[in-house]
Amino acid sequence: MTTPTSDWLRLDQQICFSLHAASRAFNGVYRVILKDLGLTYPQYLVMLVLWEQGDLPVKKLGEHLRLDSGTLSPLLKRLEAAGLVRRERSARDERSVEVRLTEEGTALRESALQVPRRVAAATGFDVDEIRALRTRLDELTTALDAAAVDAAALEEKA
Amino acid sequence: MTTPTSDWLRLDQQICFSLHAASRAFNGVYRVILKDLGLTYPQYLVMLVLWEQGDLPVKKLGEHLRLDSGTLSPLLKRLEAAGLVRRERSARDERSVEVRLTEEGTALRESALQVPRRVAAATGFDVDEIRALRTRLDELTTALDAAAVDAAALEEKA
DNA sequence: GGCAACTTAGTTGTGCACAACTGAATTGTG
DNA sequence: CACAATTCAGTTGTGCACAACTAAGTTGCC
Repeated sequence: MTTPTSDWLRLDQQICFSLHAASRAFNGVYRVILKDLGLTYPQYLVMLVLWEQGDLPVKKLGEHLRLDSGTLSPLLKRLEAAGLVRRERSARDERSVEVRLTEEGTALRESALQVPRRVAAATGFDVDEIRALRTRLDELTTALDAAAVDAAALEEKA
Repeated sequence: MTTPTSDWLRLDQQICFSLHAASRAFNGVYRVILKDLGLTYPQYLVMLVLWEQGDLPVKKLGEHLRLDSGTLSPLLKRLEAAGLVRRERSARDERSVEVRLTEEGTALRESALQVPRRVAAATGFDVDEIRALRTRLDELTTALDAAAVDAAALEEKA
């Protein structure tokens, strides 16, 4: 009763497509909910980290979000232009740029407090279902990252 | 024992972040696996649909993938430049453009047959786990799409 | 002290996602 | 037939993701 090889390419059997579609659907919901805050979804993620961790160098921010400077630099510029953060060269290490919340950026947290509830409502899932799914996805990400690194290491040798 | 409101903004509690990270991790794995085929991941999805459904107008392609012409037009141009598809104005309806596989595009399917197995291996999940997760994600997407549409309808009235 | 190796942000270029728009073709209705 | 509404593909502009690279600063080792 194994699946024929020819069916392996069926779109509706590809986990990646479900994930891709779900990710984009989330993006759509956030786009609507975050419009009031004047944030895009990745910008919101950056603000979440800053609200939780306080001021951080770009490097640390990138580690929390798994994003590199190529993505963060322009994004942070836009947040700075919006008056939500300042970027200041660290005095101790001139290579490093410290991202600091402005008063306005700190204040925005109050408006953001309602966002998770509204998003959770949009999913129609209850708290336990969300937690279970989250755990599953995190396992998946760990496995995929490890596999990508292995593959990259294989390339290297070739 | 309810979660304090202040914790709702914790990054590690946000389902969206797990999903976003998982989606990007998948993208990384596909980038490596698909490099041999000369395809990006979204291009691969388009080819999957064409292999499964045969020639299709851009509109139908977009319905299968939930993508609009703004995304598909340039992507299809690149596939055409790579010699994998042709685009031809429909004779019956001159508004419509038929996307047809070339010989080369059809032939590429053989090389693609091994892709799902390699990806599945990278996840470390077995077939049942993948199926369960996929089902869950599809439910999520349906709920999120419905919520986004509702929100858009609310905007409309304001 | 001097210099190679490394670290950190930033830039450039490619590709995807999507909103808003354009222009051409078709359809529906009077 | 005429013409308004709709459909379809494509373009433009904005933003994100990421690879590859650059430039500046720091660290380690002699």
